[in-house]
Amino acid sequence: MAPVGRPRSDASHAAILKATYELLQEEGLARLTLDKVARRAGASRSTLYRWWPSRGAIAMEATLDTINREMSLEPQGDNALAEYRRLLKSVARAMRGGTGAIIAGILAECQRDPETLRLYKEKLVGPRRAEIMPLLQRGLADGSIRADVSPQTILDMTFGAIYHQLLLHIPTEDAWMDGVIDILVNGIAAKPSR
Amino acid sequence: MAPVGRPRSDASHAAILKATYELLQEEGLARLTLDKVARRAGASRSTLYRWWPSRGAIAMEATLDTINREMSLEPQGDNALAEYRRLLKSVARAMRGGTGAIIAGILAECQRDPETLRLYKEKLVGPRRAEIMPLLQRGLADGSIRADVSPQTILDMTFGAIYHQLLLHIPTEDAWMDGVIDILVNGIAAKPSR
DNA sequence: ATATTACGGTACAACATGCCTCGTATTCTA
DNA sequence: TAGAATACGAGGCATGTTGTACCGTAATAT
Repeated sequence: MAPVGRPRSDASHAAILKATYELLQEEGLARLTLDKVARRAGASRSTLYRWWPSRGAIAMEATLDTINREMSLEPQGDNALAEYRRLLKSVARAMRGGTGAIIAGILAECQRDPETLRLYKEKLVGPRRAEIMPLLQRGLADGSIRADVSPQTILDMTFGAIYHQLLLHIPTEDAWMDGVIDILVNGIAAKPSR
Repeated sequence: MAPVGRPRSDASHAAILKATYELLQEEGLARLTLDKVARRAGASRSTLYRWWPSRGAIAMEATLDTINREMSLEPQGDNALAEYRRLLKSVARAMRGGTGAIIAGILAECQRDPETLRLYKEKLVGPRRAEIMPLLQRGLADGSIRADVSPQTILDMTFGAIYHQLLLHIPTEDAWMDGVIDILVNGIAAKPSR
């Protein structure tokens, strides 16, 4: 059941994603136009419209690999909270670079195009949450994390904090991240003396 | 030292802001064009360009009053944490309505226009933080909040969480907000038995 | 009266989008 | 080997938005 007709050009596909990623780094998603992508990739605008539904979709595909690579999670066997702390710092570090600007641009695009939002949740948020969740589950199971908190809410708070800084163009310094983690772990309430 | 020449028309100014706010509610900032604003306000585009540097600036001015009204903070004399909880819930509630969509749009606009970002920080984030800060300071002073946490970071985490939901178009339910506050106050670490 | 400034209206170039058509290239099937 | 099917690059075109400029007119101070 081989497909009939001229097959999709892998060369074109790759050239378009490469051109997109370069332009994202140089100018950001806000100033990315399909025309510039097509010209740099040596492709035609028709081809872009043929395969991608929106500017956001191209940007997403062009960035996914890099994002997943930069925010990798390599378990090192110590307790869950220590590992989560390492993860958050690695994310914060990645967000200080060009990737942060790209993500901010994607989040902005999500506000004007529902399809981009859907893709963002499906291709980026979902998989990354699924990847991190076992870590928090481990913490819940071994008693290092309170059993009555929702791991989803933990993610909402920590990533929410990081992304909010990102949108306000405030660098997520390591010291700031430490403060966030301290509050996350210990809370802000003054403890009664033990 | 009275100004010479025809004075700026207050009627036009007001009509433009009114038209902007209406259009924001109807279509969102993404689909707001200066032309539509001008036509509905019975003004001319020249007048808009004369007084505002950008679309974001008009949207900001048109929304500021509403935003400040909806997220009002009325002290009720109980302890600082309880009051902060009430404030966050009132914010979460406001964000579920049309105001949330407008803010999301402004945050998106901030990613494509640095001037809008500057205005957002100066006119919205700054004043609101300054308004809330005394509340947290009171908590620090009376010992209900740990003395070694930064009130800024508390705001970063809580508002970051809310705004992140906002950008992902996930309604900030009261129950979710309760979970966030619980983590904020008590932390996620399992406490040693007292 | 005159200078000064704001107003609404209009025109303009520049650019981006989305859709369409064309001639050509590459592959499978008969 | 011919033909059908599909993808390709190139480019045209209507539409809409932006930013700037210019006009004649309106309102105010000196």
